[in-house]
Amino acid sequence: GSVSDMLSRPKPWSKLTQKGREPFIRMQLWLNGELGQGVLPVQGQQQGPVLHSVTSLQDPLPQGCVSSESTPKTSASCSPAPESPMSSSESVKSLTELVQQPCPPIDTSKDGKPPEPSDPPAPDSQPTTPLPLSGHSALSIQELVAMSPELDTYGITKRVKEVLTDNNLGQRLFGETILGLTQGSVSDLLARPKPWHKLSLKGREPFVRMQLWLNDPNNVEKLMDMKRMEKKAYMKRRHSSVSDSQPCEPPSVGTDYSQGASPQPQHQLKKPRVVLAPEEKEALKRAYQQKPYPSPKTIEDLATQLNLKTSTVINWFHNYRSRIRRELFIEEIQAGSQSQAGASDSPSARSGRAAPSSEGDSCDGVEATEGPGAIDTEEPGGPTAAAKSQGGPAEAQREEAPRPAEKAESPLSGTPGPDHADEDHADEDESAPAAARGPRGQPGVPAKPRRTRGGGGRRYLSRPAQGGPEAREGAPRSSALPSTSAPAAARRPSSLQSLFGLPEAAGARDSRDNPLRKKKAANLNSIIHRLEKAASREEPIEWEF
DNA sequence: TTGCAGTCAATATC
DNA sequence: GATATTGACTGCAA
Repeated sequence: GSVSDMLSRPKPWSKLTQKGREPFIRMQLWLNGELGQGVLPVQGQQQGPVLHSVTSLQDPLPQGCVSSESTPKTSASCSPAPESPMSSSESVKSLTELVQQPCPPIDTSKDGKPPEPSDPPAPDSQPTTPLPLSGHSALSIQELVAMSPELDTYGITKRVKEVLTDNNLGQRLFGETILGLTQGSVSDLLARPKPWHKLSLKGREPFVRMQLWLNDPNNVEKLMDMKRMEKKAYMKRRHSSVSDSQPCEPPSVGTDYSQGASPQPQHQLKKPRVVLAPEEKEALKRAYQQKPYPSPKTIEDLATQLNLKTSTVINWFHNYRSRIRRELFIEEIQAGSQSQAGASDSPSARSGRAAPSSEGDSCDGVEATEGPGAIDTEEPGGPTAAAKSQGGPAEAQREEAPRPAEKAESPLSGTPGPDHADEDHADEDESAPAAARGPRGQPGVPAKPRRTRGGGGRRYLSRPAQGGPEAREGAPRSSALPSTSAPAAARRPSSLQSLFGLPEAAGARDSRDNPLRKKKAANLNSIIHRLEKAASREEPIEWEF
Protein backbone atom coordinates (compact mmCIF):
# COMPACT_ATOMS: atom_id res chain seq x y z
CA GLY A 1 0.00 0.00 0.00
CA SER A 2 2.69 2.39 0.87
CA VAL A 3 4.55 1.58 -2.24
CA SER A 4 1.58 2.11 -4.40
CA ASP A 5 0.92 5.39 -2.80
CA MET A 6 4.46 6.47 -3.08
CA LEU A 7 4.78 5.48 -6.68
CA SER A 8 1.65 7.15 -7.75
CA ARG A 9 1.84 10.22 -5.62
CA PRO A 10 5.42 10.95 -4.82
CA LYS A 11 5.97 14.02 -2.78
CA PRO A 12 8.51 16.55 -3.84
CA TRP A 13 11.84 16.07 -2.24
CA SER A 14 11.66 19.29 -0.42
CA LYS A 15 8.46 18.30 1.24
CA LEU A 16 9.75 15.07 2.55
CA THR A 17 11.01 14.51 5.98
CA GLN A 18 14.22 12.77 6.53
CA LYS A 19 12.42 9.57 7.03
CA GLY A 20 10.22 10.14 4.09
CA ARG A 21 13.22 10.45 1.87
CA GLU A 22 14.57 7.10 2.71
CA PRO A 23 12.42 5.15 0.32
CA PHE A 24 13.41 7.42 -2.47
CA ILE A 25 17.01 7.05 -1.71
CA ARG A 26 16.53 3.36 -1.69
CA MET A 27 14.81 3.54 -4.99
CA GLN A 28 17.56 5.62 -6.41
CA LEU A 29 20.12 3.22 -5.17
CA TRP A 30 18.17 0.38 -6.54
CA LEU A 31 18.00 2.08 -9.87
CA ASN A 32 21.69 2.59 -9.71
CA GLY A 33 22.19 -1.01 -8.99
CA GLU A 34 23.58 -0.25 -5.64
CA LEU A 35 21.23 -2.33 -3.66
CA GLY A 36 21.65 -5.98 -3.41
CA GLN A 37 19.19 -8.50 -4.64
CA GLY A 38 18.16 -9.49 -1.24
CA VAL A 39 14.98 -8.60 0.41
CA LEU A 40 15.00 -5.19 1.81
CA PRO A 41 14.43 -4.97 5.44
CA VAL A 42 11.26 -3.26 6.18
CA GLN A 43 11.54 0.00 7.91
CA GLY A 44 12.63 -0.32 11.38
CA GLN A 45 14.21 -3.65 11.00
CA GLN A 46 17.73 -3.70 11.95
CA GLN A 47 19.37 -6.11 9.72
CA GLY A 48 19.35 -7.21 6.23
CA PRO A 49 21.33 -7.61 3.16
CA VAL A 50 20.68 -4.15 2.04
CA LEU A 51 22.40 -2.73 4.88
CA HIS A 52 25.67 -3.46 3.47
CA SER A 53 25.06 -1.97 0.16
CA VAL A 54 23.57 1.03 1.70
CA THR A 55 26.24 1.20 4.23
CA SER A 56 28.85 1.31 1.62
CA LEU A 57 27.46 4.57 0.61
CA GLN A 58 28.11 6.09 3.82
CA ASP A 59 31.46 7.17 2.84
CA PRO A 60 31.56 7.60 -0.82
CA LEU A 61 28.65 9.85 -0.83
CA PRO A 62 30.20 12.58 1.11
CA GLN A 63 33.60 11.84 -0.02
CA GLY A 64 32.57 11.72 -3.54
CA CYS A 65 32.20 15.39 -3.28
CA VAL A 66 35.84 15.73 -3.55
CA SER A 67 37.42 12.46 -4.01
CA SER A 68 35.42 11.17 -6.83
CA GLU A 69 36.18 14.31 -8.60
CA SER A 70 39.77 14.35 -8.12
CA THR A 71 40.55 10.80 -8.71
CA PRO A 72 38.12 9.37 -10.99
CA LYS A 73 39.95 7.18 -13.32
CA THR A 74 42.94 6.51 -11.34
CA SER A 75 43.24 3.97 -8.76
CA ALA A 76 43.48 0.44 -9.75
CA SER A 77 41.58 -0.78 -6.85
CA CYS A 78 38.22 -1.95 -7.74
CA SER A 79 35.99 -2.73 -4.91
CA PRO A 80 33.72 -0.12 -3.55
CA ALA A 81 35.53 -0.25 -0.33
CA PRO A 82 33.17 -1.73 2.12
CA GLU A 83 33.28 0.99 4.60
CA SER A 84 32.57 0.71 8.18
CA PRO A 85 29.69 -1.61 8.58
CA MET A 86 26.75 -0.45 10.51
CA SER A 87 23.27 -1.50 11.13
CA SER A 88 20.84 -1.19 8.34
CA SER A 89 18.72 1.46 9.76
CA GLU A 90 21.70 3.32 10.85
CA SER A 91 23.21 3.20 7.50
CA VAL A 92 20.14 4.33 5.77
CA LYS A 93 19.80 7.06 8.19
CA SER A 94 23.28 8.26 7.83
CA LEU A 95 22.93 8.11 4.15
CA THR A 96 19.93 10.29 4.30
CA GLU A 97 21.73 12.73 6.40
CA LEU A 98 24.57 12.78 4.08
CA VAL A 99 22.44 13.50 1.18
CA GLN A 100 20.92 16.27 3.06
CA GLN A 101 24.04 17.82 4.21
CA PRO A 102 26.94 16.98 2.11
CA CYS A 103 29.11 19.58 3.59
CA PRO A 104 30.50 18.14 6.71
CA PRO A 105 31.73 15.12 4.92
CA ILE A 106 33.42 17.26 2.44
CA ASP A 107 35.30 19.00 5.05
CA THR A 108 36.44 15.77 6.42
CA SER A 109 37.75 14.61 3.20
CA LYS A 110 39.29 17.89 2.58
CA ASP A 111 41.44 18.36 5.50
CA GLY A 112 41.58 15.24 7.44
CA LYS A 113 41.39 12.55 4.94
CA PRO A 114 42.49 13.41 1.51
CA PRO A 115 40.19 11.66 -0.82
CA GLU A 116 42.49 8.82 -1.18
CA PRO A 117 43.84 9.18 -4.64
CA SER A 118 43.14 5.60 -4.97
CA ASP A 119 39.67 5.34 -3.78
CA PRO A 120 37.20 3.33 -5.65
CA PRO A 121 37.99 3.96 -9.21
CA ALA A 122 34.68 2.46 -9.73
CA PRO A 123 35.61 0.00 -12.31
CA ASP A 124 31.95 -0.52 -12.55
CA SER A 125 31.60 2.98 -13.70
CA GLN A 126 28.39 4.00 -15.20
CA PRO A 127 27.99 3.70 -18.83
CA THR A 128 26.53 7.10 -18.97
CA THR A 129 29.30 8.99 -17.37
CA PRO A 130 32.76 8.93 -18.64
CA LEU A 131 33.86 9.46 -15.16
CA PRO A 132 34.27 6.32 -13.25
CA LEU A 133 31.85 7.34 -10.69
CA SER A 134 29.98 4.60 -9.15
CA GLY A 135 26.32 4.96 -8.81
CA HIS A 136 26.33 6.67 -5.53
CA SER A 137 29.14 8.93 -6.39
CA ALA A 138 27.28 10.09 -9.37
CA LEU A 139 24.32 10.56 -7.21
CA SER A 140 26.24 12.67 -4.87
CA ILE A 141 27.61 14.91 -7.51
CA GLN A 142 24.15 15.40 -8.81
CA GLU A 143 22.97 16.21 -5.39
CA LEU A 144 25.74 18.63 -5.03
CA VAL A 145 24.97 20.29 -8.25
CA ALA A 146 21.36 20.56 -7.36
CA MET A 147 22.14 22.09 -4.05
CA SER A 148 24.99 24.19 -5.16
CA PRO A 149 24.69 27.87 -4.66
CA GLU A 150 25.20 30.06 -7.59
CA LEU A 151 28.75 29.72 -8.72
CA ASP A 152 30.80 32.24 -10.50
CA THR A 153 31.56 30.23 -13.57
CA TYR A 154 33.78 32.83 -15.02
CA GLY A 155 35.82 33.12 -11.90
CA ILE A 156 36.10 29.40 -11.55
CA THR A 157 37.36 28.87 -15.03
CA LYS A 158 39.75 31.69 -14.62
CA ARG A 159 41.23 30.14 -11.55
CA VAL A 160 41.35 26.74 -13.09
CA LYS A 161 43.17 28.10 -16.05
CA GLU A 162 45.64 29.77 -13.81
CA VAL A 163 46.30 26.69 -11.81
CA LEU A 164 46.69 24.56 -14.87
CA THR A 165 49.00 26.99 -16.51
CA ASP A 166 51.04 27.65 -13.46
CA ASN A 167 51.58 24.00 -12.92
CA ASN A 168 51.95 23.08 -16.49
CA LEU A 169 49.03 20.75 -16.44
CA GLY A 170 47.19 20.01 -19.61
CA GLN A 171 43.56 20.39 -20.37
CA ARG A 172 43.33 16.85 -21.53
CA LEU A 173 44.59 15.44 -18.32
CA PHE A 174 42.46 17.76 -16.29
CA GLY A 175 39.41 17.09 -18.37
CA GLU A 176 39.70 13.40 -18.38
CA THR A 177 40.60 12.98 -14.78
CA ILE A 178 38.68 15.67 -13.08
CA LEU A 179 35.79 16.50 -15.28
CA GLY A 180 35.29 13.46 -17.37
CA LEU A 181 35.35 15.54 -20.49
CA THR A 182 37.51 15.58 -23.54
CA GLN A 183 40.14 18.16 -24.22
CA GLY A 184 38.05 20.04 -26.70
CA SER A 185 35.20 20.36 -24.30
CA VAL A 186 37.48 21.52 -21.56
CA SER A 187 39.03 24.11 -23.75
CA ASP A 188 35.65 25.35 -24.76
CA LEU A 189 34.42 25.38 -21.23
CA LEU A 190 37.40 27.25 -19.91
CA ALA A 191 37.40 29.76 -22.66
CA ARG A 192 33.70 30.39 -22.79
CA PRO A 193 32.01 29.53 -19.57
CA LYS A 194 28.33 30.12 -19.52
CA PRO A 195 26.75 32.00 -16.72
CA TRP A 196 25.39 29.82 -14.01
CA HIS A 197 21.79 30.58 -14.77
CA LYS A 198 22.12 29.58 -18.29
CA LEU A 199 23.36 26.19 -17.37
CA SER A 200 21.29 23.14 -17.04
CA LEU A 201 21.84 20.81 -14.19
CA LYS A 202 24.13 18.81 -16.33
CA GLY A 203 25.95 21.82 -17.56
CA ARG A 204 26.65 22.89 -14.04
CA GLU A 205 28.32 19.69 -13.16
CA PRO A 206 31.72 20.52 -14.59
CA PHE A 207 31.73 23.79 -12.73
CA VAL A 208 30.89 22.15 -9.48
CA ARG A 209 33.61 19.67 -10.13
CA MET A 210 36.03 22.45 -10.88
CA GLN A 211 35.06 24.27 -7.76
CA LEU A 212 35.55 21.19 -5.69
CA TRP A 213 38.81 20.57 -7.35
CA LEU A 214 39.96 24.07 -6.61
CA ASN A 215 39.02 23.52 -3.03
CA ASP A 216 41.04 20.41 -2.79
CA PRO A 217 44.36 21.31 -1.30
CA ASN A 218 46.01 18.43 -3.04
CA ASN A 219 44.52 19.04 -6.38
CA VAL A 220 47.68 19.92 -8.21
CA GLU A 221 49.62 17.22 -6.55
CA LYS A 222 47.18 14.62 -7.58
CA LEU A 223 47.10 15.75 -11.09
CA MET A 224 50.83 15.78 -11.20
CA ASP A 225 50.86 12.25 -9.95
CA MET A 226 48.45 11.38 -12.61
CA LYS A 227 50.63 12.94 -15.17
CA ARG A 228 53.58 11.00 -13.98
CA MET A 229 51.69 7.80 -14.02
CA GLU A 230 50.51 8.48 -17.47
CA LYS A 231 53.95 9.11 -18.66
CA LYS A 232 55.16 6.00 -17.03
CA ALA A 233 52.45 3.98 -18.60
CA TYR A 234 53.21 5.48 -21.92
CA MET A 235 56.85 4.65 -21.68
CA LYS A 236 56.04 1.21 -20.54
CA ARG A 237 53.81 0.67 -23.48
CA ARG A 238 56.35 2.00 -25.82
CA HIS A 239 58.97 -0.32 -24.58
CA SER A 240 56.97 -3.41 -24.28
CA SER A 241 55.57 -2.53 -27.63
CA VAL A 242 54.10 -5.72 -28.94
CA SER A 243 51.91 -8.04 -26.98
CA ASP A 244 51.06 -6.28 -23.85
CA SER A 245 47.32 -6.02 -23.90
CA GLN A 246 46.95 -3.38 -21.35
CA PRO A 247 47.48 -4.82 -17.98
CA CYS A 248 46.20 -3.11 -15.01
CA GLU A 249 48.18 -0.02 -15.67
CA PRO A 250 47.45 2.84 -13.48
CA PRO A 251 43.87 2.98 -14.41
CA SER A 252 44.39 4.13 -17.84
CA VAL A 253 44.30 7.76 -17.34
CA GLY A 254 42.33 8.90 -20.23
CA THR A 255 44.68 8.26 -23.01
CA ASP A 256 44.39 4.61 -22.76
CA TYR A 257 40.83 4.22 -23.42
CA SER A 258 40.98 6.36 -26.41
CA GLN A 259 43.80 4.47 -27.94
CA GLY A 260 42.97 1.23 -26.39
CA ALA A 261 41.82 -1.80 -28.22
CA SER A 262 39.17 -1.67 -30.82
CA PRO A 263 41.29 -0.01 -33.41
CA GLN A 264 40.30 -0.46 -37.00
CA PRO A 265 36.72 -1.51 -37.33
CA GLN A 266 35.36 1.92 -36.97
CA HIS A 267 37.90 3.61 -39.06
CA GLN A 268 36.44 2.52 -42.27
CA LEU A 269 33.01 3.58 -41.32
CA LYS A 270 34.09 6.94 -40.23
CA LYS A 271 32.60 9.78 -42.05
CA PRO A 272 35.07 12.33 -43.15
CA ARG A 273 34.69 15.54 -41.30
CA VAL A 274 33.09 18.28 -43.26
CA VAL A 275 35.15 21.39 -43.40
CA LEU A 276 33.39 24.40 -44.67
CA ALA A 277 35.28 26.68 -46.93
CA PRO A 278 35.63 30.29 -45.90
CA GLU A 279 33.29 31.38 -48.65
CA GLU A 280 30.73 28.93 -47.49
CA LYS A 281 30.98 30.19 -44.00
CA GLU A 282 30.67 33.71 -45.18
CA ALA A 283 27.58 32.86 -47.10
CA LEU A 284 26.10 31.12 -44.12
CA LYS A 285 26.86 34.03 -41.91
CA ARG A 286 25.23 36.36 -44.31
CA ALA A 287 22.23 34.15 -44.35
CA TYR A 288 22.25 34.11 -40.62
CA GLN A 289 22.20 37.84 -40.46
CA GLN A 290 19.12 37.89 -42.50
CA LYS A 291 17.46 34.96 -40.89
CA PRO A 292 18.90 33.53 -37.77
CA TYR A 293 16.17 30.96 -37.92
CA PRO A 294 15.82 30.08 -41.54
CA SER A 295 12.91 28.11 -42.77
CA PRO A 296 13.39 24.62 -44.07
CA LYS A 297 13.05 25.99 -47.49
CA THR A 298 15.74 28.55 -46.94
CA ILE A 299 17.96 25.88 -45.55
CA GLU A 300 17.31 23.76 -48.51
CA ASP A 301 18.16 26.59 -50.83
CA LEU A 302 21.26 27.39 -48.97
CA ALA A 303 22.35 23.83 -49.04
CA THR A 304 21.77 23.64 -52.72
CA GLN A 305 23.53 26.85 -53.46
CA LEU A 306 26.50 25.95 -51.36
CA ASN A 307 26.44 22.39 -52.35
CA LEU A 308 26.18 21.22 -48.80
CA LYS A 309 23.97 18.74 -47.10
CA THR A 310 20.95 20.27 -45.50
CA SER A 311 21.92 18.69 -42.25
CA THR A 312 25.20 20.49 -42.45
CA VAL A 313 23.44 23.76 -42.90
CA ILE A 314 21.09 23.02 -40.07
CA ASN A 315 23.91 22.06 -37.82
CA TRP A 316 25.80 25.11 -38.77
CA PHE A 317 22.93 27.35 -37.78
CA HIS A 318 22.46 25.57 -34.51
CA ASN A 319 26.07 25.74 -33.66
CA TYR A 320 26.47 29.28 -34.77
CA ARG A 321 23.54 30.48 -32.77
CA SER A 322 24.62 28.87 -29.62
CA ARG A 323 28.22 29.83 -30.00
CA ILE A 324 27.45 33.39 -30.74
CA ARG A 325 25.30 33.44 -27.70
CA ARG A 326 28.12 32.19 -25.61
CA GLU A 327 30.54 34.69 -26.97
CA LEU A 328 28.19 37.33 -25.88
CA PHE A 329 28.07 35.97 -22.41
CA ILE A 330 31.76 36.29 -22.21
CA GLU A 331 31.80 39.75 -23.58
CA GLU A 332 29.24 40.83 -21.13
CA ILE A 333 31.00 39.21 -18.30
CA GLN A 334 34.22 40.82 -19.18
CA ALA A 335 32.66 44.15 -19.77
CA GLY A 336 30.80 43.82 -16.55
CA SER A 337 33.74 42.84 -14.46
CA GLN A 338 35.76 45.63 -15.88
CA SER A 339 33.22 48.30 -15.47
CA GLN A 340 32.33 47.50 -11.95
CA ALA A 341 34.51 45.25 -10.08
CA GLY A 342 32.73 45.52 -6.83
CA ALA A 343 29.23 45.27 -8.09
CA SER A 344 26.87 43.14 -6.17
CA ASP A 345 26.29 40.88 -9.07
CA SER A 346 28.43 37.98 -9.72
CA PRO A 347 29.85 37.92 -13.17
CA SER A 348 27.76 35.02 -14.10
CA ALA A 349 24.71 36.66 -12.87
CA ARG A 350 25.49 39.71 -14.79
CA SER A 351 26.09 37.94 -17.94
CA GLY A 352 23.06 35.94 -17.45
CA ARG A 353 21.01 38.98 -17.48
CA ALA A 354 22.76 40.45 -20.35
CA ALA A 355 22.56 37.49 -22.54
CA PRO A 356 19.02 37.86 -23.57
CA SER A 357 19.59 41.33 -24.57
CA SER A 358 22.00 40.19 -27.06
CA GLU A 359 19.62 37.80 -28.51
CA GLY A 360 16.63 39.83 -28.40
CA ASP A 361 17.92 43.27 -28.99
CA SER A 362 16.79 46.19 -27.11
CA CYS A 363 15.56 44.14 -24.34
CA ASP A 364 18.53 44.99 -22.48
CA GLY A 365 17.55 48.44 -21.94
CA VAL A 366 14.72 47.10 -20.01
CA GLU A 367 17.09 45.70 -17.62
CA ALA A 368 15.25 42.63 -18.53
CA THR A 369 14.39 42.79 -15.06
CA GLU A 370 11.28 44.58 -15.06
CA GLY A 371 10.27 41.08 -14.77
CA PRO A 372 7.00 41.74 -13.19
CA GLY A 373 5.74 43.77 -16.00
CA ALA A 374 7.06 41.48 -18.54
CA ILE A 375 5.62 38.48 -17.09
CA ASP A 376 2.26 38.86 -18.56
CA THR A 377 2.44 41.69 -20.88
CA GLU A 378 4.83 39.86 -23.03
CA GLU A 379 2.96 36.75 -23.45
CA PRO A 380 0.12 38.13 -25.38
CA GLY A 381 2.19 40.85 -26.78
CA GLY A 382 3.40 38.49 -29.35
CA PRO A 383 3.24 40.56 -32.44
CA THR A 384 4.89 43.63 -31.22
CA ALA A 385 7.30 41.87 -29.13
CA ALA A 386 8.11 39.63 -31.94
CA ALA A 387 8.63 42.31 -34.42
CA LYS A 388 10.69 44.16 -32.00
CA SER A 389 12.75 41.57 -30.42
CA GLN A 390 13.42 39.62 -33.47
CA GLY A 391 15.30 42.74 -34.11
CA GLY A 392 17.03 41.16 -36.95
CA PRO A 393 19.45 43.92 -37.56
CA ALA A 394 20.09 44.77 -34.05
CA GLU A 395 20.54 41.25 -33.08
CA ALA A 396 22.64 40.38 -35.97
CA GLN A 397 24.83 43.30 -35.45
CA ARG A 398 25.23 42.75 -31.85
CA GLU A 399 25.86 39.16 -32.26
CA GLU A 400 28.29 39.64 -34.95
CA ALA A 401 30.03 42.28 -33.07
CA PRO A 402 32.83 40.08 -32.00
CA ARG A 403 33.35 39.05 -35.53
CA PRO A 404 34.78 41.75 -37.64
CA ALA A 405 34.00 40.00 -40.82
CA GLU A 406 30.35 40.09 -40.14
CA LYS A 407 30.36 43.61 -39.11
CA ALA A 408 31.34 44.59 -42.50
CA GLU A 409 28.28 42.90 -43.71
CA SER A 410 25.90 44.54 -41.47
CA PRO A 411 24.61 46.56 -44.33
CA LEU A 412 23.30 43.38 -45.63
CA SER A 413 21.65 42.59 -42.45
CA GLY A 414 20.15 45.96 -42.46
CA THR A 415 17.64 44.80 -44.94
CA PRO A 416 16.19 41.88 -43.29
CA GLY A 417 13.18 43.84 -42.54
CA PRO A 418 10.69 42.19 -44.74
CA ASP A 419 11.20 38.64 -44.00
CA HIS A 420 13.09 38.40 -40.86
CA ALA A 421 10.17 39.40 -38.84
CA ASP A 422 7.79 36.94 -40.24
CA GLU A 423 10.02 34.14 -41.12
CA ASP A 424 9.22 30.87 -39.58
CA HIS A 425 9.51 30.89 -35.91
CA ALA A 426 12.26 33.30 -36.06
CA ASP A 427 10.02 35.79 -34.56
CA GLU A 428 8.70 33.45 -32.01
CA ASP A 429 11.98 32.32 -30.87
CA GLU A 430 13.50 35.66 -30.75
CA SER A 431 10.55 37.20 -29.19
CA ALA A 432 10.48 34.55 -26.67
CA PRO A 433 13.30 36.01 -24.80
CA ALA A 434 11.31 39.08 -24.41
CA ALA A 435 8.41 37.14 -23.16
CA ALA A 436 10.43 34.88 -21.11
CA ARG A 437 12.16 37.81 -19.80
CA GLY A 438 9.22 38.36 -17.70
CA PRO A 439 9.64 35.56 -15.34
CA ARG A 440 13.22 35.04 -16.03
CA GLY A 441 13.92 38.64 -16.37
CA GLN A 442 14.58 38.59 -12.76
CA PRO A 443 17.74 39.97 -11.60
CA GLY A 444 20.22 37.60 -12.90
CA VAL A 445 17.72 35.44 -14.58
CA PRO A 446 18.27 35.43 -18.24
CA ALA A 447 15.55 34.67 -20.61
CA LYS A 448 15.89 31.71 -22.75
CA PRO A 449 15.49 32.12 -26.41
CA ARG A 450 12.33 30.18 -26.36
CA ARG A 451 9.08 30.18 -24.66
CA THR A 452 10.01 28.06 -21.84
CA ARG A 453 8.01 29.50 -19.18
CA GLY A 454 9.05 27.90 -16.05
CA GLY A 455 11.12 25.46 -17.89
CA GLY A 456 13.65 25.95 -15.25
CA GLY A 457 13.27 22.76 -13.51
CA ARG A 458 12.76 20.74 -16.50
CA ARG A 459 16.02 19.02 -16.37
CA TYR A 460 15.78 18.08 -12.84
CA LEU A 461 14.35 14.83 -13.80
CA SER A 462 15.69 12.69 -11.15
CA ARG A 463 13.98 14.63 -8.52
CA PRO A 464 10.61 16.15 -8.19
CA ALA A 465 10.52 19.82 -8.79
CA GLN A 466 11.46 21.59 -5.71
CA GLY A 467 9.47 24.08 -3.94
CA GLY A 468 6.10 23.65 -5.44
CA PRO A 469 4.69 25.69 -8.20
CA GLU A 470 6.87 28.65 -7.79
CA ALA A 471 9.84 26.66 -8.65
CA ARG A 472 8.27 25.98 -11.93
CA GLU A 473 6.58 29.19 -12.65
CA GLY A 474 8.95 31.77 -11.53
CA ALA A 475 12.43 32.43 -12.42
CA PRO A 476 13.64 28.96 -12.40
CA ARG A 477 17.29 29.00 -11.95
CA SER A 478 18.01 32.15 -10.26
CA SER A 479 19.27 31.79 -6.83
CA ALA A 480 18.75 35.45 -6.60
CA LEU A 481 15.20 34.61 -6.14
CA PRO A 482 14.83 33.25 -2.76
CA SER A 483 11.78 31.24 -3.38
CA THR A 484 12.53 29.75 -6.66
CA SER A 485 15.48 27.81 -7.71
CA ALA A 486 18.35 26.96 -5.54
CA PRO A 487 16.09 26.51 -2.64
CA ALA A 488 18.37 24.07 -1.10
CA ALA A 489 21.18 26.46 -1.30
CA ALA A 490 19.10 29.03 0.33
CA ARG A 491 18.25 26.71 3.06
CA ARG A 492 21.74 25.62 3.76
CA PRO A 493 23.90 28.48 2.86
CA SER A 494 26.51 27.95 5.39
CA SER A 495 27.07 24.33 4.74
CA LEU A 496 27.18 24.83 1.08
CA GLN A 497 29.46 27.67 1.48
CA SER A 498 31.89 25.53 3.23
CA LEU A 499 31.35 22.81 0.79
CA PHE A 500 32.19 24.97 -2.12
CA GLY A 501 34.71 26.92 -0.26
CA LEU A 502 32.94 30.09 -1.00
CA PRO A 503 33.10 32.98 1.29
CA GLU A 504 29.52 33.41 0.44
CA ALA A 505 27.25 32.14 -2.17
CA ALA A 506 27.06 34.54 -4.99
CA GLY A 507 23.39 34.09 -5.24
CA ALA A 508 22.84 34.72 -1.64
CA ARG A 509 24.97 37.72 -1.79
CA ASP A 510 22.98 39.03 -4.64
CA SER A 511 19.69 38.73 -3.04
CA ARG A 512 20.88 39.95 0.24
CA ASP A 513 22.85 42.90 -0.82
CA ASN A 514 20.83 44.34 -3.51
CA PRO A 515 17.65 45.89 -2.30
CA LEU A 516 16.45 46.41 -5.79
CA ARG A 517 16.77 42.77 -6.44
CA LYS A 518 14.99 41.92 -3.33
CA LYS A 519 12.23 44.18 -4.26
CA LYS A 520 11.93 42.76 -7.67
CA ALA A 521 12.08 39.27 -6.44
CA ALA A 522 9.39 39.96 -3.97
CA ASN A 523 7.33 41.59 -6.59
CA LEU A 524 7.68 38.71 -8.92
CA ASN A 525 6.86 36.26 -6.26
CA SER A 526 3.72 38.02 -5.44
CA ILE A 527 2.79 38.09 -9.06
CA ILE A 528 3.42 34.46 -9.42
CA HIS A 529 1.40 33.81 -6.42
CA ARG A 530 -1.47 35.83 -7.70
CA LEU A 531 -1.24 34.24 -11.07
CA GLU A 532 -1.44 30.87 -9.54
CA LYS A 533 -4.30 31.82 -7.44
CA ALA A 534 -6.10 33.30 -10.33
CA ALA A 535 -5.36 30.31 -12.42
CA SER A 536 -6.78 27.98 -9.92
CA ARG A 537 -9.87 30.07 -9.67
CA GLU A 538 -10.03 30.70 -13.33
CA GLU A 539 -10.88 34.23 -12.83
CA PRO A 540 -9.82 36.88 -15.22
CA ILE A 541 -6.53 38.39 -14.50
CA GLU A 542 -6.59 42.03 -14.55
CA TRP A 543 -4.06 43.83 -12.59
CA GLU A 544 -1.23 46.04 -13.23
CA PHE A 545 2.21 45.96 -11.89
C1' DT B 1 9.29 18.65 -35.50
C1' DT B 2 12.22 22.10 -33.91
C1' DG B 3 15.60 24.25 -31.09
C1' DC B 4 18.78 23.92 -27.57
C1' DA B 5 22.40 22.23 -24.25
C1' DG B 6 26.10 19.59 -23.83
C1' DT B 7 29.48 16.96 -25.68
C1' DC B 8 32.66 14.42 -28.78
C1' DA B 9 36.28 14.16 -31.77
C1' DA B 10 38.60 15.60 -36.04
C1' DT B 11 41.17 19.13 -37.48
C1' DA B 12 43.49 23.66 -37.31
C1' DT B 13 46.48 26.60 -35.05
C1' DC B 14 49.83 28.01 -31.81
C1' DG C 1 52.42 18.54 -28.09
C1' DA C 2 48.97 21.51 -26.23
C1' DT C 3 45.19 24.22 -27.14
C1' DA C 4 41.40 26.17 -30.03
C1' DT C 5 37.88 25.55 -33.34
C1' DT C 6 33.99 23.47 -35.21
C1' DG C 7 30.82 19.95 -37.62
C1' DA C 8 28.13 16.44 -35.84
C1' DC C 9 25.55 13.85 -32.58
C1' DT C 10 22.48 12.74 -28.46
C1' DG C 11 18.91 13.65 -25.44
C1' DC C 12 15.46 16.54 -23.93
C1' DA C 13 11.52 19.72 -23.86
C1' DA C 14 7.97 22.32 -25.98
